[in-house]
Amino acid sequence: MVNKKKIVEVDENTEERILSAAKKVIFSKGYAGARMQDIADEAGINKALLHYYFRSKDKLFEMIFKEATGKLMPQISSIFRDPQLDIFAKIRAFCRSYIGTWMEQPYVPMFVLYEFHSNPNKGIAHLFDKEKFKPIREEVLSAFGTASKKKQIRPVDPYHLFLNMISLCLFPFMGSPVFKAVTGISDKQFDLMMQQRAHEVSEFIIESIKYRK
Amino acid sequence: MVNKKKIVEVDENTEERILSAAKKVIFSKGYAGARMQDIADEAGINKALLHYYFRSKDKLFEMIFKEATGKLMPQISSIFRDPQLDIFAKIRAFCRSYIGTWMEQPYVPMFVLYEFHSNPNKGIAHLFDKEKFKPIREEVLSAFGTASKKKQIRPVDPYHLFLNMISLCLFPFMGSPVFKAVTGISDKQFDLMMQQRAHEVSEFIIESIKYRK
DNA sequence: GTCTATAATTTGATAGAC
DNA sequence: GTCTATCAAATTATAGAC
Repeated sequence: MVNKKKIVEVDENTEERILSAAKKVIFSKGYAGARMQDIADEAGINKALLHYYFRSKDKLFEMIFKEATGKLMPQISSIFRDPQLDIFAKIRAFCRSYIGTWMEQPYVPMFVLYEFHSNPNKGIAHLFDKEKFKPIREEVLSAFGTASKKKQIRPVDPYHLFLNMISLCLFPFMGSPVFKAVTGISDKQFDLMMQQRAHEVSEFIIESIKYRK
Repeated sequence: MVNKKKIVEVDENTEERILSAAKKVIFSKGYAGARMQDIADEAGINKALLHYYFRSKDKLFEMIFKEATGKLMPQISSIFRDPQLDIFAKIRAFCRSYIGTWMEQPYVPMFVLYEFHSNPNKGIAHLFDKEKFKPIREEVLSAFGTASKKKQIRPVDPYHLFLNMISLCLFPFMGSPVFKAVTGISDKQFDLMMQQRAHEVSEFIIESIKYRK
């Protein structure tokens, strides 16, 4: 007997179709560049229905932006809190998890950072509240401090180290079009690079900071 | 006697005023988000005069974008070609020069990478031609290869290493608003970090790759 | 819920006086 | 060269039929 359910699942409901379409368009073109018409076309509906589901472009954007930012600092906290893992295992786990996330959604980092960069106001500032990230920040910094005291890593500025980790994992997804054009590597080659990159980056970091007598 | 010249110099000619204003607005808001009215206001003129000097928004954008991309891979080639410098001196010179450039124009990296990210078409693709960057690319990669052969640095994938260098120098200027919000550091503290960063990054890289028996 | 038609607003661009 | 006034097109948003 034919499984009807599967067909229905593929043809998701309208709200989900709109959200998918909106993400595709807005992630790619940004808020200012995205057109409601493009989103409607992508979803296979018309503009009126778009406004029926989401009152305005602003509301639609806020919803998408909020969800996207939620992914920016995900499992970091739990990884750095885990007492089972030494500092090197933490770094490896972070890079694997972080880069893996962006391989699945390579447009998200540029979208979030760009929108926040060009609209520090606009009612999205609260999503990056200092207090909200206090736990993560403190877990990471204290892990570095502890490892340094234990002479597992050399003395190093923890803020720069944190920034280095984020830079190495995040930037390739923001600079990929330019990097591809400049180096001349293909999309396929770039994907391969990203697959290696979690390992490459964590070893690069560890080689730099591990304690040597 | 009063020096009239100085006053005139401060009050630059209209074309330059427009270009300055356009950069300020477009770097910050991006092409799609920038408004001709905003640029006119910023320059202290009106829209009509804007179109008198630059035929269209597109022309204005192309001019600004072209100039900005010219700064993306600047002195890299000469640094990596210089036979006076060993690989470590090259890396230090690169970081110092590269980060110094962005400290003066912190909006440029995000602008260039974002526009190229969201408009791989639009007649700006040719500015990132593979052939154009061939010399730079080959200088850098061959410098790494040579240093590796001479056992000055450990064996390492040169493409990842190149990407690491760019990531560490460029990302902080793209992620600065989020980084400031998440860490809670002030603008002044962030500027201080960036002043240390050329040294911090080059030592971070060198510690990671220098050959050890 | 979904559509067509249309309103309302924004915005890039031009005409023409000075 | 610079301005005011205005146009034409694009774009968000709504009204109302089905």
